[in-house]
Amino acid sequence: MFLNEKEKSMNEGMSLKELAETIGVSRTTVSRVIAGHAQKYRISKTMEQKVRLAAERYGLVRNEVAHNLRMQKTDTVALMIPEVDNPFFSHLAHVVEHRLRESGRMVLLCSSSEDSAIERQVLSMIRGRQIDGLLVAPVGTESTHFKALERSPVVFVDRYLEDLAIPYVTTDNRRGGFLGAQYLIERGHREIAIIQGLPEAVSNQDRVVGISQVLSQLDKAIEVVGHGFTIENGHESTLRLLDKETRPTAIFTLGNQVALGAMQAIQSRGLRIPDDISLISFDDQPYFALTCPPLTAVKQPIDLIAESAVQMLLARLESSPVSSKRIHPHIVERKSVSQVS
Amino acid sequence: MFLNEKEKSMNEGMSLKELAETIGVSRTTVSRVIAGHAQKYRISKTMEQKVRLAAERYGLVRNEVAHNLRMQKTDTVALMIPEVDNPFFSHLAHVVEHRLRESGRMVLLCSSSEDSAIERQVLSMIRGRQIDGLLVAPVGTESTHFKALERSPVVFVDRYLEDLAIPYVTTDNRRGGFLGAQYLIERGHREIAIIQGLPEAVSNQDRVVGISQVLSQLDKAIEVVGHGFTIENGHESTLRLLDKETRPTAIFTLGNQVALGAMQAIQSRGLRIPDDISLISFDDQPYFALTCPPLTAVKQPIDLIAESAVQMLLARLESSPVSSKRIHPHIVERKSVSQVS
DNA sequence: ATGAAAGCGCTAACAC
DNA sequence: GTGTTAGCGCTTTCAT
Repeated sequence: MFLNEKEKSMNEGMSLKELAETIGVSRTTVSRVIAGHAQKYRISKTMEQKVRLAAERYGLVRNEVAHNLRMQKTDTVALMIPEVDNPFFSHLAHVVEHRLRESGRMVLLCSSSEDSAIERQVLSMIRGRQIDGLLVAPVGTESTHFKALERSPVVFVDRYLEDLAIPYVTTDNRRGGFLGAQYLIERGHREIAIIQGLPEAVSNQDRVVGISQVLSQLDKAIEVVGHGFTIENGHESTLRLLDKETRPTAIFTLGNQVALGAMQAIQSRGLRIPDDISLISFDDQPYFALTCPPLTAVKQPIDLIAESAVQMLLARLESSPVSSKRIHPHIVERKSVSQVS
Repeated sequence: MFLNEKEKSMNEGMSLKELAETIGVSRTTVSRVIAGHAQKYRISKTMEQKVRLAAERYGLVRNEVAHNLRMQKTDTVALMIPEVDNPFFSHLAHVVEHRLRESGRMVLLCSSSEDSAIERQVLSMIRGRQIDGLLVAPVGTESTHFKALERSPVVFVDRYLEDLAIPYVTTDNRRGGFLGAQYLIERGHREIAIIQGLPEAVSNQDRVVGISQVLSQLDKAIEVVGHGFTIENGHESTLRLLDKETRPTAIFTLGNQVALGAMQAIQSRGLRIPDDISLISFDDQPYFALTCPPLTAVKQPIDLIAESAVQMLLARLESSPVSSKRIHPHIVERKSVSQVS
């Protein structure tokens, strides 16, 4: 597009090659001036001006594809996340896009839809595109299709695969799980149900592990139900929990969307939070402050995670060494958990 | 990355060129087989099998950049939206990414940050990248920098510039504004304040126009305040409204984030919705059902908008004619608006 | 049925 | 200081 119209005639964009021909100078010279290598190649001030003026006047637009082919790089980074429309990931994408644009790069948005097969498919789609780097929240725990990327500029974000030599930045999910469970225990809850996100996601697994560390002290078996970081899962799993003969006194949802579904379900049964049942969720979101009641949550510092991930990727692009990071979450206390006597 | 490592030795990806050399066949033949042109060029079954097997065995990965340069297309579409982390746009991005991937294309994610200067800058970044098409929600009403794209595969989504021959798909914002205002009027409200999003966004302007059509029947001057589709704007504008000597009986926010800020502000003043003040918002979101109280809103059919936009873009990519669409919004009634006697 | 060669638009090593 | 030329990896016309 843009340059390929037959009617490109007038005002719009001229390639470097065309510009060179138009002003009767070699492509080389134009290329050098445009690339800012005028000094380096001792282009005369006169020539430099001439080229710059013409570039301005004719609206020079370098063909980046040709540039990329020649340079063996694309100034493009792929961001692969499970679902763009989960506030956690959309915020992540937001920060990533901003930071990468600041560094002159663009972002190829890829969604795996929490599906390992799609993840592999997308991975193969981007391989040939010569992207400079990859930020990815891997779907599952299967590492084979990432194995080949160990020496490439790849950074795992939010989720990771520990058996690979690929750096990652993530919430300290175990700690988050621990904090949440502890919070409930301290308030007297003993019948606690966990509605997890995707069982195969490492982030989810770590949260469960953290929770177990606390709850295993009780003699109760820990009840973990659900499947998926979705509203639907939150809704259905909650209904199922509420229909049991002995209802839990508290539910711990492991994702922001799950919490939403859980609230819907609880309300639909005419129960009140926290009087009838308490609710705490992993992954705080702004609107948690406005729900009925405001939701207590384990907050992940998304900005920090995103910024770190980008920094790490930029470092890897310069072959600087980086080390993985686990960022501490903390509890944002609101009004959805009651004291049990 | 991927192919450029010095240690590419073993398992990973071979270019078409390398594969050809490896099995002692011309690049031409490999290219033909891979592109699925074996029939067309009467490649023998034997040869075709040989190439396919080798491709499988050595993990052929075509260099898409070279391919793109040669083919003058990139199977890439840019999506330019104001902010990725506004649920409206993240959902839009979600749908767009899915549909375009189904069509074998990838999405370059661009954010304008509601800033016309950034929009122009990003536009120039993508020009040279030879993208096949562009989906964009333009920031303002200034059309000059889009003028040159009139003959290109561009589709405006959510927002548009009517003076350009570029098709668009958007909510019928006037109607949405009309419906919302009417809803308030019918419930007896006369002191209505509008907290708008970005004044320069067409979507916002249309909403205000629709509202005016209703409110101008009253002899009141319409009060429109605020600036920006943000939580902050909602918060601050609301505080300002609440501090006036005569408080409005209802607030109509023109964006989902604005509504969030408004609720925060109202709660922080110890007022209750809808007893002390009513609230209705443009752009319904799932969590509106769970706030305290559940929020009545003008719902935009985002899926439909996104799908239509993609369809239109795909049509334009095949030079099929398309015509702009305004999709009807409707009110989702919940509990945030009271009856005034 | 297959391959040689040209060319997409760019950069850079190597002339001059 | 500037230009010539080769080549990035691919597709395709033209030759055989």
